[in-house]
Amino acid sequence: MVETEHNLSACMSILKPVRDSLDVLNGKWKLPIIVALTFGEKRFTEITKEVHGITDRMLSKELRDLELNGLVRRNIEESYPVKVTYQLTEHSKSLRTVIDSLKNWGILHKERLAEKCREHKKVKKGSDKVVA
Amino acid sequence: MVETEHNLSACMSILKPVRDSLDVLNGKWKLPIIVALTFGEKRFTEITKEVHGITDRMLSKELRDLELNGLVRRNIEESYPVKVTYQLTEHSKSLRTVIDSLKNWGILHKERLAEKCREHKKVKKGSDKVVA
DNA sequence: TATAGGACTATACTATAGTATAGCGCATCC
DNA sequence: GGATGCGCTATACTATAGTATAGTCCTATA
Repeated sequence: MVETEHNLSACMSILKPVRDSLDVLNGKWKLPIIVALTFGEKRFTEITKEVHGITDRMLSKELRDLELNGLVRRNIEESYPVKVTYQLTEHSKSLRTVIDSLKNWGILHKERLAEKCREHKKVKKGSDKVVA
Repeated sequence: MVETEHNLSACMSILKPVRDSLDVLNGKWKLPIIVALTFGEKRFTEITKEVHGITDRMLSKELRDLELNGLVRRNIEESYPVKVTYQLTEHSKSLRTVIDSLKNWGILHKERLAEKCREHKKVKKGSDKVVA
């Protein structure tokens, strides 16, 4: 009982920041946008071209989310017509290790699933619902 | 141009496994369930009690997802009545580093946001939409 | 015999994420 | 002066995630 209580608060102190991180990276578009900006600042339409399939509406929304989270900076050049560019902030660079660990685990996990699949086939060959 | 092409394929090789990882961890309940199981195997109703607010339907679905991904094992004790327990697999332990990096970045990010908030207040004090 | 617990499933709903399509104000280019 | 590009916004829709509530089958216990 005491043990359980202790575990509960310990868990929460892990779960909350993990959720915070996931909220920032989640959804279909945030990471692709971040990646698109890793090689220098880009304009709105340039991003739509690089991030394949995104709609203007989504890009607009996601850029604002990323800006609120301090990962992207929006620069307005007050020329005629105005020129708007987006670039990653210093803070966004701290995501590096997170993205790396997610990437590495993703690769490991795929391997593990493939292994499991092979084992399964050994036992009962044929007719399988394969987890792609 | 050649540069861009090169970048594109390099990006994809990062994005895909990252997405794979996020898909496994995503949603409101998967991590809480994993955490609940980190201190030993548990029965269905025990988990519903520990993971506060989850419905039976969600737990059932999420456990199946986690099982498909090889992170959770379902044990059936063929007694009368049957006793079903769930436990984490060896493979799930490889998530440790991922969760750690997400946790650490989550903490860092919160701090960064708080900082930004303070800076902002210095410039124009009062009346703020605070990013909690 | 009724009640309760364990491990679910079924049905129906809401909320959020994402898509499709169109348009607007401004500026340049032909 | 009509077409085109830029940086968006508006409206309306679909799809997926999550919630609420009830019910089922089995067994144990009062």
